Amino acid sequence: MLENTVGRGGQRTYSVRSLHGQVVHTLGRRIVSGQVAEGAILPIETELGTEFKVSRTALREGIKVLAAKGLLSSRTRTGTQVRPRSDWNMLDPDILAWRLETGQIESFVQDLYEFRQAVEPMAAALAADRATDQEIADMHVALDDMAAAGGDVQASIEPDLRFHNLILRSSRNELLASLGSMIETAFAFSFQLAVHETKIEAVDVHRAVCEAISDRDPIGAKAAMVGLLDHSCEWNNAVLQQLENNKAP
Amino acid sequence: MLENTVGRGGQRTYSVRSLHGQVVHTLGRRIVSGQVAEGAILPIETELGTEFKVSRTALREGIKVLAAKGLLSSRTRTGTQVRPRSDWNMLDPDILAWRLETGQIESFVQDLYEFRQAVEPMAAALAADRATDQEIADMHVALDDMAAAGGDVQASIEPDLRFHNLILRSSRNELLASLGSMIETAFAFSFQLAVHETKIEAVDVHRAVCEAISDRDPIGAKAAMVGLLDHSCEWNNAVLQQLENNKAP
DNA sequence: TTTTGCTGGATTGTATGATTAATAGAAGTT
DNA sequence: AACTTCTATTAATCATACAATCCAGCAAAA
Repeated sequence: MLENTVGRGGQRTYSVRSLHGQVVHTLGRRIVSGQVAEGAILPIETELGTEFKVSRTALREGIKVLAAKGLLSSRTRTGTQVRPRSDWNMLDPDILAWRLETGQIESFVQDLYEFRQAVEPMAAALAADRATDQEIADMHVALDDMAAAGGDVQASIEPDLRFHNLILRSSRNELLASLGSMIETAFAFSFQLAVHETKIEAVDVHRAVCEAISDRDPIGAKAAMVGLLDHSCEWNNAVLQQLENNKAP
Repeated sequence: MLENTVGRGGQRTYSVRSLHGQVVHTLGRRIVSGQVAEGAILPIETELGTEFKVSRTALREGIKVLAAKGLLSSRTRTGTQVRPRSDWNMLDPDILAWRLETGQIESFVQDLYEFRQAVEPMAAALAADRATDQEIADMHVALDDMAAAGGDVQASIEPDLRFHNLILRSSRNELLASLGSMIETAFAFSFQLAVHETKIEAVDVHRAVCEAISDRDPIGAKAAMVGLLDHSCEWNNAVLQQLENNKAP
């Protein structure tokens, strides 16, 4: 297993090489996984510092990062407290990744698909209006790369991700474009499944979206994207089910 | 003007009272506003520290917070650099607020409405399936409070925001629920407009959504929410236009 | 000329200890 | 019961020192 599987180079906002980065990573995972409960008060800084074997300086920098993501809040005399889950910025790329690494996969993946089902069809519709010719050409390239990957699911993931990111960016909406990291997390999940089956029809579903955007047809692009996500979700669930069955007996 | 207008108590992830919090605020605004360009290298820490009149420790904590939001990245020898805009986490509550405070309002508000148009109808549909009776009751209360506010637009904003937040949370999707802070920013914008006109039909549009959810009708709830947002967007644009006209002559 | 290797210096990263400021909670007062 | 005062605890801040990194520029080698 590689050192850095999740996200496969997906941009973290911290470096695991630095000490305070390690604090962010391990403490963040503990909180997101529920190992440290909401509302819990962390040990005082000196104590936590010795546990992590870092100075107070490095520890505090890590705590400030987690506070920036809504996970913690510090107050004099009271100490540092885990904020209620409803305050967490669930759309933060790091938190998404930690949830995937530690959380209950099923409910998280469901949340993820519902969200994508809300957001990507809109992005596709906007892209049909606003994508540049270059971007549309890039989409076709991504599609060709997917097709070229053929049966190799692992190889097809990269161009697949590239395709979805292109659509988000082509929407010319910076809020939608920021969701690229979320899509990446979703694909990291698929990557973890490590399935090697072919899914020939997947390319066709993608091509439908691409054609609608090429035709500058927002309605069609939106509908095609809904279909794509439905298809992808069903396939994911089927794989999960199969893994479940293999585990059971 | 109040000290703390934007978001009206909207939860920041940092405290402006602390020194490092001030660093986050002013430096964050500088970056988001473009006053410090993408790719620019900040002055070295000691220098920045003297400018902000804080120690290196406090400065670094601020920098780490901004790095956590995707705005900065630090490397030894190279210095601290403003990351490309495409890496910013545009859905971060603080960045949203800073954009509203400093940015080109029109394009930002357009982005915001497009995003809400993608996300809130889905949330309404899910809420129609999943909201508890208590939550539906709370929606009715929020609606009544809106109606009670009558012509006073400023007074109607709070229950309005409460209504939208209720729907997001009732969707039982933590990713959608996290968008509450985004909606809050959108309402902070309306609040800034400081208009005192009545908008009687607004309550009716909201009631349509509420009724559909009460009837456990996802399709209807979705459609009603689309209508609500269209209406709200049009009204906002009309107000903006009017302000523009008042400014011109 | 190109490549490789080395070294100095600039910048962030980390550590430590001391000091300050805020405040929760206890104790006392009205 | 409400209000004030005190005190101990904790985060917040500062100043300083040292370590690790890594770029640039130069030098040696091919």
